[in-house]
Amino acid sequence: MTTPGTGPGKEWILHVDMDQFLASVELQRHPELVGHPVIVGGSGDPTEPRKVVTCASYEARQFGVHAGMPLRSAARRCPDATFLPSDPEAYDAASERVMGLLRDLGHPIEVWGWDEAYVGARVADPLALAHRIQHVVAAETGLSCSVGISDNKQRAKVATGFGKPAGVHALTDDNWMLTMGDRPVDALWGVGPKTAKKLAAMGITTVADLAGTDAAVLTTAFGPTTGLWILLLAKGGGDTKVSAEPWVPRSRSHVVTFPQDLTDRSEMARAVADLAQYTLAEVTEQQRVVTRVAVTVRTSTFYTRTKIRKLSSPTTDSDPVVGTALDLLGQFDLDRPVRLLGVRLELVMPDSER
DNA sequence: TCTGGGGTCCTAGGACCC
DNA sequence: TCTGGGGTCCTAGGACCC
Repeated sequence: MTTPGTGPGKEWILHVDMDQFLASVELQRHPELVGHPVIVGGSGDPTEPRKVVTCASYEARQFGVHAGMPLRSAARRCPDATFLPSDPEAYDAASERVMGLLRDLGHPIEVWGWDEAYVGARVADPLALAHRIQHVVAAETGLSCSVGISDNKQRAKVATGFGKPAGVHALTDDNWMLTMGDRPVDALWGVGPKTAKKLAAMGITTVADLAGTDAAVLTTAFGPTTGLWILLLAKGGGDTKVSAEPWVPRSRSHVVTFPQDLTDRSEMARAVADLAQYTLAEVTEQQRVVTRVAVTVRTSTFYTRTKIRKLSSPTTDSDPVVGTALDLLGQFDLDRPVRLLGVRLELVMPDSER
């Protein structure tokens, strides 16, 4: 990647991840709760059904509470926790501040959601940069973050996990296999439970197993792209580019889980039309154009299906968008109570992004 | 413990054309 | 009449992530 002695250092990738981000933002507004379990999610009512934890503070995690857990389960596990409603605007604002500070460091940064970013930096001492990042973020916002150091995104992201909370950790070729070799394959970022299970059936359970597997075996089982990709991940490889270009979204979507299942078709139609209308308004506000419309239905049995259709021509008009959404809804059987409905609008990509 | 919401990317298979 | 292979477009579905 670099030739020793030709520059001030090699090209490093730092992964910055805010610690218990939403909970930390809330703790700033509620300093009296510092040190106590805090759970953010829904409207802040722990008895509310069909709502889940968005973020649990470290104290709450001690009780086994984690993101994605139903609020009622969280309340059972941790009855003394303080439940707070989710406040996206506050988190947006905090995120903007943090990302702004990272940008001011003078290195390209790639924002990865609310609470994460990659920093690409050609420096001699990445550890010093990591500490500077933590210091600046803490001094200016009062929020703490962890930093992973490596030379690609996936490995930097895994490194961050070893740094949490509020620490710094580096993973390089020197310590990758030593650290990761004996760990299960799903410790890799991008290998989930399904792939882990499929690999286990092939006798591959650890990162070292996977790294030592013949490429042909993996491409046969997972396809040419995915097969080679997970092999690369196991060997400690990954994306090496940090792009500071603003992200251009591919799609925009909304789903609603109803407090009570819908059985009335006209209510379903109204919900889909509203979702389509609302999503389209967001899209057109961003001067984007719709090319495909998708509708998702989840029944009371949690059976979930999506139907998608390309529009006869790209548009910003609500008639074809809403009409197509309703048409797609009509293609479902809808003979069971409906728990969730969703609309996704896929967008025309600018030439420069294709 | 009945299981949120917002995204991206990859693969498979059918239709259609040459 | 049947057979073949390649390429492209489209939808369905799976998998993963925060």
